[in-house]
Amino acid sequence: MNIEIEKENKLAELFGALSEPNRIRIIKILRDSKRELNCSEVSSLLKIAPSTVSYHFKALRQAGLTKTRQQAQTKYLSLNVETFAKYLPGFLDSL
Amino acid sequence: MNIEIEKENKLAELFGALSEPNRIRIIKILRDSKRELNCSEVSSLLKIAPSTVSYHFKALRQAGLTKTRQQAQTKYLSLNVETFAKYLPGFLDSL
DNA sequence: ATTTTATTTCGATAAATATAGAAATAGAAA
DNA sequence: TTTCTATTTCTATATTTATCGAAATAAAAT
Repeated sequence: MNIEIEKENKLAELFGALSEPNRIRIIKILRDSKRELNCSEVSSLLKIAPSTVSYHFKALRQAGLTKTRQQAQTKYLSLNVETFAKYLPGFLDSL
Repeated sequence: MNIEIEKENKLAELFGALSEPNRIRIIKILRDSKRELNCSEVSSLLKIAPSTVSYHFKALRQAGLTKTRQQAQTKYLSLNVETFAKYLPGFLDSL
């Protein structure tokens, strides 16, 4: 299929994943803290239900904006910097 | 109110406006063509109804991503480069 | 003055989204 | 092995979104 259309669709998908303030905040905290975050920690920080955080985590992960490392029951989220570099170069610095 | 939160909300709003492939295409065409576009032209190019294009135009304009110049019945759309520069520096070049 | 052209608004609808609580899953700790 | 902790999935719901066609608006051209 057309590579242009692919990219437009991918960008729209990425922007969709970033079109919610709490998700912007998650990205920002990850960028600033230089460490991983887990679901319950974000739930406390942003004061939203764990199931909602899980939903946001999934959206970010499916878009390819984050990666997950599992340790026991806990899943640690970190930025997928490759995706930002490829599709949104400079964005993390401007955030 | 908190200036951080303001910016996060604004970014989420911008991303919301960009979270649809046809709107990405409109931005891209504007960037590439270096000229203004009107509703019926985009309707032909993207093969979507004029009323739908009008809806997209409104969304982009309300987010501050585009500007409109009216000449007679026709409204010409152009990029609001200030908004891109302020919130998404470098994005237009990477598009 | 009537018709054509460009856009917007309205009404309707189908799909997607954000949210929470409850239930399910899975591992850790006691 | 029972309990505690972390996350996900499910169910439900309210809101938003993208879309179209029809109607309304407004200016241009005839």
